[in-house]
Amino acid sequence: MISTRGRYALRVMIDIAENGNGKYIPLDEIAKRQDISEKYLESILAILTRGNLLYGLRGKGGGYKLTKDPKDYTVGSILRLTEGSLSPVACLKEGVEPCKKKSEWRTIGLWQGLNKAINDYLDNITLASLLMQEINYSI
Amino acid sequence: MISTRGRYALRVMIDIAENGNGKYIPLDEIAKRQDISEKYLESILAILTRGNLLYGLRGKGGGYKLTKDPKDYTVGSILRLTEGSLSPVACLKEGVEPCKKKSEWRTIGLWQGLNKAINDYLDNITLASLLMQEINYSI
DNA sequence: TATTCAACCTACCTTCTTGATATGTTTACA
DNA sequence: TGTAAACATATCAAGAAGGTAGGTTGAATA
Repeated sequence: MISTRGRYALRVMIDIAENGNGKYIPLDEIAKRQDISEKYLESILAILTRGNLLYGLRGKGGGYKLTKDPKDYTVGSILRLTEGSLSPVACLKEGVEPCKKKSEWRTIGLWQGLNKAINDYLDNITLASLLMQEINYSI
Repeated sequence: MISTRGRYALRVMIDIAENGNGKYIPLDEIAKRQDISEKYLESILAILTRGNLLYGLRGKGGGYKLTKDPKDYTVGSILRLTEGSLSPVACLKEGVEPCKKKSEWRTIGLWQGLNKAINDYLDNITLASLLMQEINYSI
């Protein structure tokens, strides 16, 4: 359901939030810390940049940095961008023909409910809250 | 996340619960009602039978029927059997190397929580409760 | 006992997605 | 003007999803 693309994206956002301090961080630094291939990571950062979750700056001294405060990113928004959708079934995705076979009507409510459960859960966790977990560990 | 295999399996279980009345229903009847190719449906029914969610009887007059009362099947149990697992990330599946890179520790709790949210939701809905929805429609 | 119906089993095939890799082009800074 | 970096495009291998085909076994009925 959640592929490495989305999982990596989330880790990258955490990494930049943690190590950035408002400065641009080059890709190779992130790749090294997160142990992700540079080239694959590049395609993920491209999605995040095009989706305006990150700024990308070219040239010497360039790199990536956050566009907003960690508390203003929800995990849901990061994953929806990188995964395309978090819908558990295809016919609940936006822009897709909704499921309307009469043999399916008994299950539609179920999928809608699951969809809501997933999105509600992920939209109630912010990047900032993931960062604060370190408190639990350092005690 | 949930493929057609799981979705079809659920619809088939509903179909048999609705039309079975304790009798064996042949595959082709279900395929026709649910508008699913007979051969593909066969592979799904094989999973349900091997997993003891259905009885299969060969020969003339044979077919499939439930092994227990609709209220004793949870949607979660049907989907876990047919989908293999409902884990949102690979490293939470049973029998799989758990994710333990240090770069991942900040996200593990998140995935565990999501996993729990999904399974809790699906384990609180039974086959019987899906059947009872018709009340809402016939009013 | 022969025929028929229907589950069961094995193998195969096509298409799509995932996870990568490789090569090159553009931009910003020093 | 050189260099470091993002950005763009193309390609590729492996696996899963979704579906197809043909044959085998077992149970009922005529």
